[in-house]
Amino acid sequence: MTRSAILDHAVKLASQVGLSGLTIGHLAEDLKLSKSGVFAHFQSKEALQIQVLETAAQRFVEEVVKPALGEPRGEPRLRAIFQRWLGWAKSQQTPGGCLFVAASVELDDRPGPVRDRLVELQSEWLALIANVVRAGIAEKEFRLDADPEQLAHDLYAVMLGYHHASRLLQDPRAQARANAAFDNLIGACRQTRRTA
Amino acid sequence: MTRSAILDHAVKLASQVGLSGLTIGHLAEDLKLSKSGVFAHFQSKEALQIQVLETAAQRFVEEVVKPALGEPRGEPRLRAIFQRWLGWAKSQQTPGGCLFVAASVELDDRPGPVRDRLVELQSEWLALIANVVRAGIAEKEFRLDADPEQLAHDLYAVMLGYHHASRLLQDPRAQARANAAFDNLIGACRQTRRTA
DNA sequence: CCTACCGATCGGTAGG
DNA sequence: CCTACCGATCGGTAGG
Repeated sequence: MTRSAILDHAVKLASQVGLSGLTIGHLAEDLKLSKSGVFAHFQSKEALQIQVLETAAQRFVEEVVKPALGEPRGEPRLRAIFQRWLGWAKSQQTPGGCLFVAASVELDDRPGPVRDRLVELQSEWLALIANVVRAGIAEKEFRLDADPEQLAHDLYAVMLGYHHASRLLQDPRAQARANAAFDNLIGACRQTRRTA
Repeated sequence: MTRSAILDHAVKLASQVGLSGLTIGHLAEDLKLSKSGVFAHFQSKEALQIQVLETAAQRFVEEVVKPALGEPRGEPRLRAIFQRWLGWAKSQQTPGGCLFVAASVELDDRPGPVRDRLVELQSEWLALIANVVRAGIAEKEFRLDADPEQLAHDLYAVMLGYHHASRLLQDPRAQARANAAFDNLIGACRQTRRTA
């Protein structure tokens, strides 16, 4: 049993039960290994939790970031980011929803290296979105006075709202609501081509 | 030791460690009771979890809903709801942030009576916000074509974004960002008084 | 409200 | 990778 196969399953499990609900015993049983066999791959539960975050982050880059960055700068690229982000949140790879959403709420008041790494990853992601917005401003697709950090923050909020509506409330209109919120935000900072 | 004193502390504890992280033993130690002394007040951990939700919901009504409903219909009332909601999320009464946010992520894939009750409470809250929007439309403060459910959903998303920015990222601009997002949403559905 | 206890499970270790 | 084990803690029960 390879370490990466263990981490693969651990990411799935953690999306359902959280990073602290994730136990070495449960992992071992699912993979038909002994507890100590699983434990030997990591030196502590904390190290396992961090490796789970790293594994999910790598997968997020492959499934969301890289393909979206292949789209043309400006609105198409921002739209691709958003759509793939929603897709990630309902991916069968993380059956419990977005692992980062679960971990954010779980760790927001638990200081330590796991939380620190999560904050780094989330900050990098927000900065990347802001850069995509900045590129759109430079391309004159977005207004010069658009606020890239505010828009990145707002898009994060829309994604959290989608997560709440689709997963907890099981609202069939969740995706339509998220799309409407996205269009509203984009519309407000789209460059209006003046006819004068 | 009264049952309500136990629940009072349980709400605080649950906001920090979640409804499943909440343990009878931890509760007993903090309150200097025996485990079975605490347990005797409830018949199961599940019943305790539901009572924690009920206690928090009652407090939410007292601190957020009732005062806001004292404001004039339309924008002032919606603004009061939003401001008090943010205040609730950083209240010292729930040191781990909004209990409902924590419970939503924790329970979104754990079927059962606790989750069912949470969904009811959250749905009622969204419906109440939508009704406040509807009253604002009737007062002609908001546009006739404003969508009350969409706006309620969007305000929920802004609150989740605030929670994430302030608690996980510890962004000092979190409140300013939430206010900007609120103003943006309200501005889009404010009745434009035509001069014609 | 208490003491005393149950079987299960936790993270982790010893030794191989 | 394994068996066998550690002390701690879990939800819950018996009996008072």
